[in-house]
Amino acid sequence: MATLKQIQYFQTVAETQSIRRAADRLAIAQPTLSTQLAALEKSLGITLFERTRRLTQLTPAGRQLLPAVKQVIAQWHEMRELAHTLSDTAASTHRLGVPPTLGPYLLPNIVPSIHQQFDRLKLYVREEPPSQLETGVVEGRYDLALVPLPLRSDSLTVDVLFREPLMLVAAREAGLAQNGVLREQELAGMSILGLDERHQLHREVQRICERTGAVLNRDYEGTSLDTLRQMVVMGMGVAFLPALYIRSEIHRPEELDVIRIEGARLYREHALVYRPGSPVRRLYQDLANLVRERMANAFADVVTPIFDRGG
Amino acid sequence: MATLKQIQYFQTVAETQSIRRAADRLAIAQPTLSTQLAALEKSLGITLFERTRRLTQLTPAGRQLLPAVKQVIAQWHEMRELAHTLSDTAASTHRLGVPPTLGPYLLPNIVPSIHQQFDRLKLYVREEPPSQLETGVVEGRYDLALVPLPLRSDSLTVDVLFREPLMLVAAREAGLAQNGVLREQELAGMSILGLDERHQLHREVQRICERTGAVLNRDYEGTSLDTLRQMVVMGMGVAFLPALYIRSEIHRPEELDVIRIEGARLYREHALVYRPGSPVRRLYQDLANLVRERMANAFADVVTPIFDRGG
DNA sequence: TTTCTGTTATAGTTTTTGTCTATATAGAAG
DNA sequence: CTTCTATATAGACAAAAACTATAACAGAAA
Repeated sequence: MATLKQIQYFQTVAETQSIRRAADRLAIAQPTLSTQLAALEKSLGITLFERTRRLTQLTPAGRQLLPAVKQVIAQWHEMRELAHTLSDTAASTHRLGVPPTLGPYLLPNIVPSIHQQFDRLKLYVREEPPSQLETGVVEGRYDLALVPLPLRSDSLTVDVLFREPLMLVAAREAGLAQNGVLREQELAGMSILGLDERHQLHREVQRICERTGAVLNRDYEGTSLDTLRQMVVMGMGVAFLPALYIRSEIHRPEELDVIRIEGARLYREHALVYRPGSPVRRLYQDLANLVRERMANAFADVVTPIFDRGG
Repeated sequence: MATLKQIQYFQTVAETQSIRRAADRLAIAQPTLSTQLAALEKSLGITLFERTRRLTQLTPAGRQLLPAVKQVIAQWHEMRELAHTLSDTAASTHRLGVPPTLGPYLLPNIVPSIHQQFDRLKLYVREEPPSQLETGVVEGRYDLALVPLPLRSDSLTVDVLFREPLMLVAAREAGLAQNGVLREQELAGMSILGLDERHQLHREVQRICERTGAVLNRDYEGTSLDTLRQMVVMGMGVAFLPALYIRSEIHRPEELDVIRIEGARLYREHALVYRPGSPVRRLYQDLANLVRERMANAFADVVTPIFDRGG
């Protein structure tokens, strides 16, 4: 079987037109080169060189094979160069999964920071429901994912990132907003609009309703945060929406009231997860820290970064 | 240094997502594959796989390196295929040199036969003066050449091909042609037009003139057989032209007389030459025979093939 | 001619490395 | 907790790629 070394030898002999000079340039002994050349010729079934005392030159067949040989070597060098580039772990493309209720409202705020700190790192981002993200990471379809806590699987490494409040959103006409705050008890009996049950947010809101006595309206369920907002605007009820969504998408306060619920633990928690065996987990930890810091610096009024737990 | 074997191993593991299965498919032991993979990773400075008990999958860096690796392997296969094709010696392109006073008038008659017998052989043909053809073959710029005898160098193998008469050509008005034949003595004093001295034919005609007492007109020399013919047509004198040229190019007998000289050895001899060390000399001998046979079969009235001498 | 020089080929040896078997180790599943 | 399965490690062995020394040979020089 022809080896890369052998075809490099071939190329050098073709260039120098001499086995002796080629051996010098390759820093090997001349007999070694003669032997390897003979082995290559045998394995290819071709006489590549016409050896005379004066010079060693290509046969017609060898001459025509040379470009193909150069191609192989060129591709090989290209591969090595790429490998060298990739040897910086932060120079690869990593597959990141995000939930649809978080990704579009968080990523625009942190991706620039990521590219600033890891200038050669690339992210391939896909949206999916959190449960599929989890299995996606376990099965290797993703390298890492943003998911809400708690996780189903316990085979993943979890870096908790931050706590994101859920705010009550009501149409302005409803007149619910007394200086933007309601007490928990006032939620009792209220009809709450939620997302359909494939979303993690459905369960989170359900839990809140159970605790506060509010009633989750299951007749009409939104398929996205945007439709949910539209339903609120149209007076179909009130809804709990994540703080990052509100910050990102609700720019017309004249239509909607955003109300904080006093005393209640109304929030969800997001984490970055990845396989414990990932050879680049250090990089992912760095990414997690970067997200926390970015949240602490620019979004302290919206979310609460969590530095202690997780890992 | 990454070897071809190693990158093939890499590809197989990436495909099977398992070192064990890849080892089976490659028909090697699993530890062998583990160590070779580790060696490859070390030499590239990249962790290519994330090894877990369940499955062995690519890291982000490995995933991005894979296409480059496939390229290398693909190019390598292509090279081997080409080598296989070329292993038939008659499947290569051979560089053939021809003199301008022979090539255009001989090759059209033999190239079809060559392609018939050696259907995958290709000829790259260039025209040059015979002396340059000779050194061209010695120095390796040509693989083989058609040259007139005698040769200057004695370091080449010579396969004599055939003898080509030189015929006297005169304008019709000159009225020289008594039934198309002249005796040698009648040449004495005649003014002969020739090619310039860079052509071998110049010397050949010069020799003939010395022997017969004809006078070589050096005031006007042709630069090609065609100009020489035109000079004859225009009544500037008579000229010796090779039989194959006449057969090929002179189609208007009303303008020119073609005259055979009785008793004189007026001919030139052509040979096929190549380096004695050429690994494909057998093929060249076959080609020489093919030319002789073709001449014997279809041009016996024009030239005399020579089977005995040479080699 | 003979000798000298420079080039490639061959022989024999050593070193390297690829491969094997046997076994350790560690998750995942029962 | 044990068993199963996958990969890693250790040590032995074999293949092959390297070296040194030398032969063979052509061309140039004496």
